[in-house]
Amino acid sequence: MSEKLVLIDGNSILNRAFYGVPDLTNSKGLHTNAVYGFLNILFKILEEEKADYLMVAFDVKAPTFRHELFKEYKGTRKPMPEELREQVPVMKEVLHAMGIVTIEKAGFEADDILGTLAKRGESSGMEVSLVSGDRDLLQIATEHIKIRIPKTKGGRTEVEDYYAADVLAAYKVTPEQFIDLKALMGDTADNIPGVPKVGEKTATELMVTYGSIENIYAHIEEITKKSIQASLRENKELADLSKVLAAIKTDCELEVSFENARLKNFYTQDAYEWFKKLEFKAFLSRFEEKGEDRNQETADSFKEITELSEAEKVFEEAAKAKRAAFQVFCDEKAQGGFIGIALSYAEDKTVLLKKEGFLTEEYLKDKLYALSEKTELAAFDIKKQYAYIEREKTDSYFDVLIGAYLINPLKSDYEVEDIASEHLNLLLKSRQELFGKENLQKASEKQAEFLKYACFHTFVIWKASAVIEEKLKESGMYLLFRQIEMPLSLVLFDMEKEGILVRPEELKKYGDNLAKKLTELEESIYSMAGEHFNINSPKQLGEILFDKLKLPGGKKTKTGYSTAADVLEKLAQDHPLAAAVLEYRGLAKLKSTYADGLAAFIDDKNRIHSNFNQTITATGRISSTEPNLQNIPMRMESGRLIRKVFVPKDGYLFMDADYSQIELRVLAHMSGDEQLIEAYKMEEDIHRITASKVFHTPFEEVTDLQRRNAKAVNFGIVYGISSFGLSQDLSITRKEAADYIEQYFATYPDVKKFLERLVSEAKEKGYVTTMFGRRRPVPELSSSNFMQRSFGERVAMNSPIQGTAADIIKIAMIQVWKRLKEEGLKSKLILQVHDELLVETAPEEEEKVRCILTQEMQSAAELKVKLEIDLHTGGDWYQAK
DNA sequence: TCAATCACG
DNA sequence: ACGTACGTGATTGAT
Repeated sequence: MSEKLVLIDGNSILNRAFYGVPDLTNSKGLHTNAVYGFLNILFKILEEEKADYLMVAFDVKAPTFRHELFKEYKGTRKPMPEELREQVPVMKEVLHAMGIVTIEKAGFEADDILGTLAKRGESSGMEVSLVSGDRDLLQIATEHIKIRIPKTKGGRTEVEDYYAADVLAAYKVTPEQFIDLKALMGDTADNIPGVPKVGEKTATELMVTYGSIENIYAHIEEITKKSIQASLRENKELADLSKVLAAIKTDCELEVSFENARLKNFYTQDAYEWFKKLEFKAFLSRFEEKGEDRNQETADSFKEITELSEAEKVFEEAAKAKRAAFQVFCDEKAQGGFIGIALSYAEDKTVLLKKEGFLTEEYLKDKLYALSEKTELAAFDIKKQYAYIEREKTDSYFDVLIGAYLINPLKSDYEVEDIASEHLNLLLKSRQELFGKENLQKASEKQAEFLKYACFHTFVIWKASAVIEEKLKESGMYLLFRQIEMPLSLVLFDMEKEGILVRPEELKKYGDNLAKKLTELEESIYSMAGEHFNINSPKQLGEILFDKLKLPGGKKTKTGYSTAADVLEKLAQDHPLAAAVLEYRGLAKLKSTYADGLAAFIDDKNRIHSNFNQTITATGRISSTEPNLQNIPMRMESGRLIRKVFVPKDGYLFMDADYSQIELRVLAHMSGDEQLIEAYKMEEDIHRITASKVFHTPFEEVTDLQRRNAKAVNFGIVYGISSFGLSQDLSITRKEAADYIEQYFATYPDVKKFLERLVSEAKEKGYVTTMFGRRRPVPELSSSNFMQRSFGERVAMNSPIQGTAADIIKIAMIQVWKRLKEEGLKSKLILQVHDELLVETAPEEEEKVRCILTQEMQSAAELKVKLEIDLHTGGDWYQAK
């Protein structure tokens, strides 16, 4: 039997749905009626047709070839009402969440895309159903292409179907002739001109008699009605043009593979989340049923183990499996919160072992540890599981969270449920849905539900590990995963466990001092303002500054006045209030985020244990939270003093090493620009060299201003240069900024070529890669929105550079950590700040650690330029920088 | 929960 | 003509 392709005219169906379904809004005030109606139609169609492939085409707001031919051409109808417009992007998101392919292409209307795909489908032997609200598409109908026109009436959806024969029956013309018919009549909606005085009746009559516009003109003398004959004669050119405009293109150049559009299970977690957000209750329950059905068979094999003998058997079997997945369930807050362990090691072998009777906590942990020595283990977020397993053999572990992150680093909050839907097409109920806000202990008491929950999670980890492994290999990221990310997870675990020592009394003093200054400042601000108000409220502050005091430079943000630092700095010259507020802000920030903020994280040993997250950033960097130790003040002396409270443990010292301009060096290497490489070989101040070259000034005569400008350009290049951004940064005109950039590119021509290559490759492939194969998708590049697209271009330029630098320091971390361990040193790597490593160093190991840091950081990657580091030691973090 | 602000690389 | 530099996280006030 031939396969079936279903094509949907997105805009037209959404439009129909909007006018056919009464106004609906969710509790947030978002209009949802069009999306709702669209989905109703979609589900109905999919129930009727056993579609193998499904695609939805949308119009792009851009001129098409029709506009070029005919400047009055209006294209897609009247302007959309706002209530509909806001639903278009939502619709696309929902479709994407369901894994349904959408297509849009500048220069073509959805009609042309649909026409092209329909013909392609037909010629590859498929049955095609084309769903649209627009009768123009009838011209595409054949024996194998069915045009389906849905109508929503009072909540019910009915569909009119047209094969070629049905078009003939209904309109007395063939689909091909339908084009001529439309051209003769004109089309007010699309502003396609018709021949004056020829209406539907006359046009049909003419077409039935003569068969085509060309033939009508060939027999024009035969036309009896004088006025019509005259009009036809006068408007021959118009008629020809109209025919071209009315004809749907069926040969657009589209890079579309039907295979990508193969209809999968669209009951995904993402779609489920969207339906929840949109409050489509009816669809939700339908999802739940489908999800349950699909998963029931798997769920039937889940088993809770309570007998010791059974447990022994399970661990034995698991040890023989090629890979076993495990998950330790532990109540997050309570200390004795250990609940149990789930294991999954085959399609029908997933078990839960709860702490109960003979299965004591110690027994289960021992067995798990023993298991980890024998077989490969898969886990979700392995950093949180290292406490339970053998840590010498990270090589044989597989973290599906890290894998999923590498495959899609744009998503920062991965859960097991997301992995299930994304990689296994499996819909899982989240913990929140199953147990609400109950803690895990309480949840575990609901035996059947908890068994299902725990086992599904673990089963997904087991099953997904193979899928993700394959995807990592396909995408060339397997080595990155194995050699960098997995080993790094243990390094981060260790850093978190180690923590960093602080001096609480000093922190307290620092905070109290800030509090005193803040109180003073507050008083002076109130007196200058003439009233009391909340200085921390940008809204209230804006009103005081711009409404009450009538200072210049109002309006900027969506919600009102901007009171950001750059605005206040300008005002500070005119009014002391602005200066005082700036100072207040600085101090308040230090107090709330650092003095008070950090104090809340100090443990009983006076150490702070930050979380180093490996699966957050889009570029491959690590992030630090609770607290963030990667943004401790540095640039301003007043804030920098905070670093004095971070100290090494008794008798130890801090050794801090940071890469010198790692990103610029990475740029030099990746671009292969001889000039830039040469500049680095000189081992002189790189910004000064750049200034000298760019401004054609002898090296010794470069002024501070020139150097500063050159430095800003260097930064700009790494960020994905734009004249506007640079002009903003340097407070110069856009023209001047553009000149600098041009000069820069003239100096380093291969840098320019490299950046252009990054953008064009990203456009072609949809992603960019680092030196070590890490990918970042850049979906913004195919956006029809200028701003989004420009952003995509900057991302394409920046990510390979930032990402490669991130890869390099990760390699260095692994090596440094390894050597400290293997050489039996007491010194510990405790912090990473993007291009900087901090080691709590034993005094007798100072020289060894210095050696290790220097060697490992410099040799982490073999670049065409040297990787230099700056290294400092000290009795606290302030001194060691 | 979001927007504005500001700390870091 | 469009309106921005790249990557993060915490705090605050307003909704």
